[in-house]
Amino acid sequence: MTCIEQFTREIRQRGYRMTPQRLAVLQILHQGGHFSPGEVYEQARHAVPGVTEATVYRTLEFLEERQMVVSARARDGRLLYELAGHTHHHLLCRACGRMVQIDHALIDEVLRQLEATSGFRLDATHLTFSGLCPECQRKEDKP
Amino acid sequence: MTCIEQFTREIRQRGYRMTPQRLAVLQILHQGGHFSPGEVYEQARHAVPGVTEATVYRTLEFLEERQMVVSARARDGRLLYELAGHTHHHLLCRACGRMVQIDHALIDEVLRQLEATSGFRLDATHLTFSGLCPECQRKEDKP
DNA sequence: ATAATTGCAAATACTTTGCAGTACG
DNA sequence: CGTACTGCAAAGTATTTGCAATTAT
Repeated sequence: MTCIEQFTREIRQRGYRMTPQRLAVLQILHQGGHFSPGEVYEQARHAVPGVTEATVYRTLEFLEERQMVVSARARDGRLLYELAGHTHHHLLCRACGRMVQIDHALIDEVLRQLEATSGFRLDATHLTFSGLCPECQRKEDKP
Repeated sequence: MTCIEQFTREIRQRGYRMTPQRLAVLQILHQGGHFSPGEVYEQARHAVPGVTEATVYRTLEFLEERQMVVSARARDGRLLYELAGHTHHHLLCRACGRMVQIDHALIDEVLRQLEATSGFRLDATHLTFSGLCPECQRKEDKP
């Protein structure tokens, strides 16, 4: 059973409906990566002519409430969505925008320590640290 | 010399002007804590009648470009500003909004490791991890 | 059939911009 | 006095909402 079929089954089991709009949004997110509502809309309008921004916003919200997608706020204010269930962390270069994945063993160890000392239960399935990548450091140091 | 006098001097030395509007914004941020542009505006309008949102936005941007304030994007999308030069990290409870400071020795160690393995130079003067505080965990576990 | 879901259109909130007048140094 | 800066008003962008029509089950 494909990933999308599983989502369909899960949505129906919970008493909701699988619509072309929801399917399209799930397929878009299933490509992998992060998408803002605007980006999802841009793609969705090709798959489902006539779909509106309002529907995309409502669909993403719906899917997030049911834990099928997660969102994170980007530095520029955009809310980025991706399929849930996949813990990973990034480094983001603030100059060129390059993103690299980082080993999450390193992070997870610290998160566990933080949880132990604070009593908090942390979300942190998707952290982003911003900085300057090696290349942009060179450009900035010798302008 | 007070902190505010130092800012005044620095601004003038760089060829800019210290205006009542800039002074008010600096004094507001000097209270400590984080403020969104809207919050800064609400306070500034009492200190400087007639000040506009546009001026507040421009002032915060101006001060950030000159490294006198730093901003961070909150989970809800608001851009929060504070005076620069003060490294610290928070845990934020996503249910009740409580914020607690955390020991940054723990974080800084990981940041150094990340920088070493990635070659990035990280900003990270102000990280926020979100999660559930102990109290809200109890409420959520037994509803 | 019927309740969930969507499209439409308007409202809201936030942020940015051009320009003419003001005031800091 | 000259230019940096501000106020005003308007535009731009992102997101949300009410409601009637549609559609998945």
